Amino acid sequence: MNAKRSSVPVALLDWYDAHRRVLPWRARPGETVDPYRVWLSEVMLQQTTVAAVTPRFLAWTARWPDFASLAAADDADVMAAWAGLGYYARARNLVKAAKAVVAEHDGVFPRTEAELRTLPGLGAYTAAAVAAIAFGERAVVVDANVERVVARLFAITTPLPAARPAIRAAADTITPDMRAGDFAQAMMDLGSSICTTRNPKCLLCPLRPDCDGFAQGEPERLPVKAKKAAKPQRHGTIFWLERDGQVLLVRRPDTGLLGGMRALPTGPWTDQPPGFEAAPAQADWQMLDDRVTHGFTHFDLELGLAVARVEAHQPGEWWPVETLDTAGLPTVFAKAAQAIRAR
DNA sequence: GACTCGTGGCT
DNA sequence: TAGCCAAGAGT
Repeated sequence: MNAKRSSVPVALLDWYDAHRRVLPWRARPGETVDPYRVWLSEVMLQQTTVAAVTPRFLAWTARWPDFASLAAADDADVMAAWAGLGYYARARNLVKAAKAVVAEHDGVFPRTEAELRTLPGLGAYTAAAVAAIAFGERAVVVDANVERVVARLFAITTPLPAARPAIRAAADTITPDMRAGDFAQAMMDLGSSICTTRNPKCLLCPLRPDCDGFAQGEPERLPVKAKKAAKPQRHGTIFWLERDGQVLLVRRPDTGLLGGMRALPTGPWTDQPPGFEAAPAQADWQMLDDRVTHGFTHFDLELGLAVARVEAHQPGEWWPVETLDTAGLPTVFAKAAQAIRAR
């Protein structure tokens, strides 16, 4: 235990200095860290890959480069800019947090983990990561990478999520007082490139001399995870109402699935087959033979596509079909729109 | 602790 | 292919 405390940070930081990734939100050695960019990147990276985040981060920071501009942004613009990234509460909370920084912190991002933790969208991980990376505070940063590295390093065999307290305690023992931000990023770089979920590259790992999981064999079996429940199948109908080259869009409620997002009208998503009961208007609806499928985190969805044209005006937001790709639709609706337009 | 909440990439 | 997984947070 104490052997790891002294050897792991040194070995890991040496490895990081030689192999650290260059990322748009990451300050190079000697550069000044921008807390706004660190925070934004950490939120975007929640459950989201570096490849998916990179172009979004660049576009976002070009449009809203700081807390003040984001706090003053139009909500619909923000949600449209987030479309396709998923977990849309993140976008809603980004605006809430930016407004809170401007209104309650004089525009200055708080620098302690405890203060950061009070802002919307900053949970245990993100508050610790921002405190460490942006402000150099010593904080125990535990994400899925760190969980995996630590579970192997200490050969923790308790299944997740029950193992979380033990993993955090172990991570605490190897977190250094200095360079805590680099240490956190090094752990994540190691987890993404060396200590991977499958086929870890132990022969290249700077922590192999300290790794109990390697010493005991089969480190790839760690961490142990509880099995997940099967996803149910749900069904529904998407309504494509067209008038003079424009299609009717709605705005979904702020809470719940795809909350606050612009969308095509849809009925409830249940175990019932597609039907016209929830149509947004009286019209000569035709059900297409095509079906659109989409997987969410906790259920799979198969949608019928109901289409109709109207002449009379209907209340709602009408969007030109030709520019529908700029409407900021979540992926499931973008899929449906493409299927309909392909016909 | 158990759910909800997206998406795309990988094997 | 079908499942697994990723820089998690909120309730």
